[in-house]
Amino acid sequence: MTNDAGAQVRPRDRILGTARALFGRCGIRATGVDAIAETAGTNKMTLYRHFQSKDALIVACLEQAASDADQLWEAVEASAPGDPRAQLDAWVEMVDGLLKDSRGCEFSNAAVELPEACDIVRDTITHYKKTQRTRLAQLCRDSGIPEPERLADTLALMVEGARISRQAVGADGPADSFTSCARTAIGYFASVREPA
Amino acid sequence: MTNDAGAQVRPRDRILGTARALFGRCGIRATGVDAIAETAGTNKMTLYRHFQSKDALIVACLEQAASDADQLWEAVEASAPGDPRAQLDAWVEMVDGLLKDSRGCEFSNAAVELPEACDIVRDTITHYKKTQRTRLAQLCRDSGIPEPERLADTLALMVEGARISRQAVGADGPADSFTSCARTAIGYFASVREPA
DNA sequence: TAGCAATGGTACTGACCAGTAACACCTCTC
DNA sequence: GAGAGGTGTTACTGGTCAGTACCATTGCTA
Repeated sequence: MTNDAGAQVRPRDRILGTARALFGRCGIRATGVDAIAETAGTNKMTLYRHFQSKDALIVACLEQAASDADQLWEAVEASAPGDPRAQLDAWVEMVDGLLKDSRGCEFSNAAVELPEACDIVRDTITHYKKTQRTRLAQLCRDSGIPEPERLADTLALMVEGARISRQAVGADGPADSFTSCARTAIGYFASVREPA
Repeated sequence: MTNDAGAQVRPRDRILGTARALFGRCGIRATGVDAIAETAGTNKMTLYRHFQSKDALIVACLEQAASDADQLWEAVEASAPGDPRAQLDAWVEMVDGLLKDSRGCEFSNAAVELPEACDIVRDTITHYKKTQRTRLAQLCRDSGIPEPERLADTLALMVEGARISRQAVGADGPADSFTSCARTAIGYFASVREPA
């Protein structure tokens, strides 16, 4: 299998895309740099000309994944400008979409696969996760939820759980109920005490 | 570091305990059989006399982890015999305890680390996860929850999420809120419609 | 005490992997 | 057309890993 080999895509981008695909499908540790280079239609030397090391490649993959997540957030906000409560619903839909085609969160997977990774990798993971949590809490707050942090944490736990569960037992497991459970949680937190 | 080396513990049990500890701390793929044998105070040959392969060792670790989980469930039931609702609260406490000292669920970690593992490993993981889900749903049902499966899925997602989140961002992340969020969910599902 | 089963120790094989060196090629620009 | 930067190719190093062969040792039992 090749990834855009021969197309007008720069080797660096092919390598990055291929690495993310293989890291996701086979796991980070199980994927060798040779396999990445070959699948990307290039060779190991070119890979090392663009990325100082495999760790650097991993960080670059995570940074691109973070950028993708930013775009998803922008799409959520654009779906209902000025209506944070509708954006919260759109966020649930967005996450539900993530559950369908992905093997799981690239950051969580990296955290599990590389418990003793270098500082740069760990920092990239924690920074991303904290950003997501903050952003979700802000959306809950803007939606007028009385306890925005608690709803945000509830939803964050459910997303993480759904993405992991899907890897462990597939789509038939609890991940299947994510949308329903998340909507219930939002409805409850929104109704328990209306804001003053 | 050695694991009960020299004590009156059979090599097989030392190997198993050490393997679980190292798999948890360093990751499965990052842990070599040499390291396991040495840390267990024995050698690789003895390891291979007890376990046909590293995969077989992994399966044995997961089976022991499943056995540990059974004991935790028995403790939950014994904490409030005949009072399933109190058992549900005890279950939350039990999970909260799990969050404190573990690196995460050994089954979920294995699923993430070994996406292309052999059938035996995959089957062990899915069987365990389905058993846990069924058992939790039964406890919710016995507690008189009107929608036991949905509460069970909500709680299952939150447990999975909390254990993963703890690995990714530590105890300061959403995992910190698990107990509070889980109790809220239980309270809501129990109150929304009392059973007939 | 003889024997047997379990264990310890050493050394090895074959495979894989991250990373590097040296050189050839191609394409674009000046 | 000449140089330069990016790319392709091959071959290599040093290290790690799973798994095995072979033999020595211990400890229990008959």
